[in-house]
Amino acid sequence: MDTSGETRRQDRSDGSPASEEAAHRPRDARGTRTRILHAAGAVFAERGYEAATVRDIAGRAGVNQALIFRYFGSKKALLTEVMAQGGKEQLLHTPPDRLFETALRGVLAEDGGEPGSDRLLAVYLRSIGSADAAPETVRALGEEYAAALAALSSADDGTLRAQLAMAWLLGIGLMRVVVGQEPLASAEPEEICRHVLTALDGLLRDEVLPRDGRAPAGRAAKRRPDERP
Amino acid sequence: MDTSGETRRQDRSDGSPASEEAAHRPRDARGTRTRILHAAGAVFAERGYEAATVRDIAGRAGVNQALIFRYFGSKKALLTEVMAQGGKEQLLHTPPDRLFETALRGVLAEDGGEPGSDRLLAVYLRSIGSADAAPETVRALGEEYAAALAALSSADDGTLRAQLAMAWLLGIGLMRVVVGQEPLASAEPEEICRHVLTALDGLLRDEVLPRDGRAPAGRAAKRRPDERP
DNA sequence: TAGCGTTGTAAGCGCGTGCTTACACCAGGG
DNA sequence: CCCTGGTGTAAGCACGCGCTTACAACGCTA
Repeated sequence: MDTSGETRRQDRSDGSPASEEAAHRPRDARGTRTRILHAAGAVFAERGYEAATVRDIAGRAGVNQALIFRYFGSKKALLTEVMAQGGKEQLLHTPPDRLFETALRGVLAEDGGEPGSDRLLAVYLRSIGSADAAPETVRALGEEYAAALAALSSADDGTLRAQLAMAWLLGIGLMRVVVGQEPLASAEPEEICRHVLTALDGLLRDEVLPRDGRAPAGRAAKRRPDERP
Repeated sequence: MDTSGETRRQDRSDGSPASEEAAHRPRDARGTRTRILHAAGAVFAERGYEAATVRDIAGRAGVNQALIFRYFGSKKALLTEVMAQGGKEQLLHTPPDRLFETALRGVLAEDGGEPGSDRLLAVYLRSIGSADAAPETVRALGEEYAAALAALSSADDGTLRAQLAMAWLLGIGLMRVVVGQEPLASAEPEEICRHVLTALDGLLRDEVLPRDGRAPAGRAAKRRPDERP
């Protein structure tokens, strides 16, 4: 059913027409664009890139499908645009030592609340098999995350360790969002978080192979900011 | 390029025709079936289910595409058949306490050697976004692995822990095989194996929340069977 | 040899896809 | 009024897809 088909036509005679980011004007290019983007995110997340059709997306957005090509050029470009939005914000606004936990909680929170959520991870995971824009985006984004994470470790293979941690994130998301394996899919984020952070505590530091003479257990005193009592 | 187009027509007058799994006889239903299965595995692994076409598969197998439907009925049934082959053998022939490490090494060995390898994991990962036969198969297989792994732990959430471990396997495979993120994709299996097994050592046992009175720090002494010196 | 079931093949059907085109609507300016 | 440019729309094009059909080639038995 159409979820946004009736709040479109509204008279602007009461307010100032100068508000450029305002709610839907009768012929609002920017609003249409964002509606298409949002609908595309939902459809890509549900069906994956190949199975999603531009007619589906246009129908969900309540626009003519030709507009999709006017605004984005092609279906593939639409996917790229969808994946590009909101990717790096977390990276910029989170201190590195809390980055992994924040990303993990984001992954864990993604599946439950469908309304409002962008479900970007689902788009990645469901489109990663084809489209070859998804793997590239995931690789690029993952490399930035891994680089930030690798700075936490003084090990020479810090990047590898960080990527292993990122791989776990993706795998958990895969199992929960796409595969839906129980009890993982319905498990409490807190419980998963605790298990994963505990297991990775050594990996993201230097506990393994302290070959360069650093104190092997020295980082244990420098505890990560953990909210559990 | 056709890799198997010339060794098909061979006279069987020299050998015994009773060998049922033998090389290609002129009109060999079983051989054709296996050729289709093998080609389908390769194409599904490379392109994913949706992007793979039966014409591709038929071409790679060197058969007419109508034969695919005669032998398997539909493209989806072909995928199911491809995924079904060889899934549980490892589960049956590996003792549980070595199961995870064996599966991990299988995942790590899958990407490099393309010729000969079945690349079953790549089929799973690339087809998991759509086709909805892949998620079901992965879920079913994963549940059996997790159940076997859960028996190793006396914790009441052993299944959850096992599934978290399986999720890491899938995630690592995703990053290596599909995304191809460096340095993870080219890292030595031994190195990854060491990191992962070390990190998961506590998860698959009872270190977390030793509420039932087991020794909390006992895992340092109770070492896992590790091949590293 | 003819008959018959199995295996392989050429051709194409129907359909849904991404994408395009031609055109209607709506504003602002002369 | 017409013109211009931005926005929305209906219709359809060309193509590749999964799948089907009619038929030829072959191996076997009699």
